[in-house]
Amino acid sequence: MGKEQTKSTDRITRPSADPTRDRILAAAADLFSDRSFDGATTREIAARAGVTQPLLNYHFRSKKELWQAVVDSLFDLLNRTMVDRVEGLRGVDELTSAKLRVREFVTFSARNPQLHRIIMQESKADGPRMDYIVNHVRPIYERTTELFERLAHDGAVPPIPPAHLYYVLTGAGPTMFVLGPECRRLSGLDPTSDEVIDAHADAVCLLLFGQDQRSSRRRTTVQRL
Amino acid sequence: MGKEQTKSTDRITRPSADPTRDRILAAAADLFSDRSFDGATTREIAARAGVTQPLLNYHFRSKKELWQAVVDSLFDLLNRTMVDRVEGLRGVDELTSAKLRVREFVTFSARNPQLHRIIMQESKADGPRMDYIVNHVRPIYERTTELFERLAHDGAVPPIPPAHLYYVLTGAGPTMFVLGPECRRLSGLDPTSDEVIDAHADAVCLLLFGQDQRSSRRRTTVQRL
DNA sequence: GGTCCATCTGATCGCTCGATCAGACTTCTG
DNA sequence: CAGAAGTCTGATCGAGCGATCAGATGGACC
Repeated sequence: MGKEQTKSTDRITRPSADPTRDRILAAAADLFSDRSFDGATTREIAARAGVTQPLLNYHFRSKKELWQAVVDSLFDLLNRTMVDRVEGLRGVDELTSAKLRVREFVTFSARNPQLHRIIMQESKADGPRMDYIVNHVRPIYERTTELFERLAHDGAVPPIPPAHLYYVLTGAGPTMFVLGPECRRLSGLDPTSDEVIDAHADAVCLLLFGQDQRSSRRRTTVQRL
Repeated sequence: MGKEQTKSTDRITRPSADPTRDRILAAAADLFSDRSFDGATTREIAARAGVTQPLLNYHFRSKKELWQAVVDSLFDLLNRTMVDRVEGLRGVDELTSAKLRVREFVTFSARNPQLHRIIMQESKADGPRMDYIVNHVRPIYERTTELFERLAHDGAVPPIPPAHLYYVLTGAGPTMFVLGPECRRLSGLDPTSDEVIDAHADAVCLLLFGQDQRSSRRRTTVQRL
């Protein structure tokens, strides 16, 4: 009981130091992303975390709040990852910075497909969980579309309205990894391997920015149309 | 009782002439796609179809078989739509044909986002429902990657491995419409309007094939890099 | 009119779900 | 050692789930 106050104040964004709570969060992230909110049962989450089911209601008030904590932690990880990447790019021109950020975004969604799986799941229909996700996505959307606006104005990316470019990117980048099991079955490729992830980042960057973005993949037949 | 045999034999692919059954299928497609398999209840499907819940078990043996019938009908619609489009293109060169097929694919996934929502839902994790979907997707995947192979060889599309190009396309095309409610909230655009659908098809074709593909959207700053 | 069969409904079954609660266990403090 | 606080578990609750079944309904055929 006395824990909720202290925890809920300092655990809004920062990762917890509580190992059990973190194990529950990790198990819940996996199961919510694989099976969706209704498909993931608290008993299965608890089993994967190696605890009993009532413990979830001790650390989190309800299944809904557990889900929110999972979403918070995943968006927190995404934002910290992108901020870390950008901070190493002081003084670099915006186009080079944008290329590296797109690359980082593709890599992140390959290594952490849970976030996009949950977004895909909950943003299909209006509802309280979509509201919760939209609040997290909106600042990312604003930053991204403003960047695309400038890049398109400079001719660095094709003349596509920013909103459409945003959904092209959030579709083209993560889908191969969101549908990882299907991809493995259809193509035989391993969507968790570094080679496949790099190749997909190459593909997305090539389509968005043109030419080859990686020194290791020089080809001769690059001209379009 | 006597119905199952006659129906299950001639209703594998073709649409039924049974209006009640079709209303159930349509309601189930909407709810399965919005709320996922576990989140959609048979009672809610029945209510939307305007019938009582036990009637679902009369027309379909179980919730699982209802889901399979929904998937069958949606893939059937996709395949018939694409075949109809291709049949009007006899004698056209492969690049032009490919552009029109990409455009048709984007339009279809905008008008029928249910199919991609269900695929996104079930292909995230291994399971019997993913098997069922993969069986439907495999021939589409084979045809598409073979086409991309030829186009890339001719330099008509960027030199990207076909498997990656496939997931770029299946991501970039439908995502804006799969996440329709989120898109409406974030961008203010209406992802069901013809203008937005056309603009998105333009965007995808421009990225894949370069230049502008629509006569109505001539721009001056098209050069890349 | 009587019979048959496909279609549809109300009532209800067994099951699993998320949540609750009393109590056990551990750790820290005095 | 005593006791308080934090952590965790077994037992169990009511609710909602998919499925079942007996029976109502209505049109087709004799």
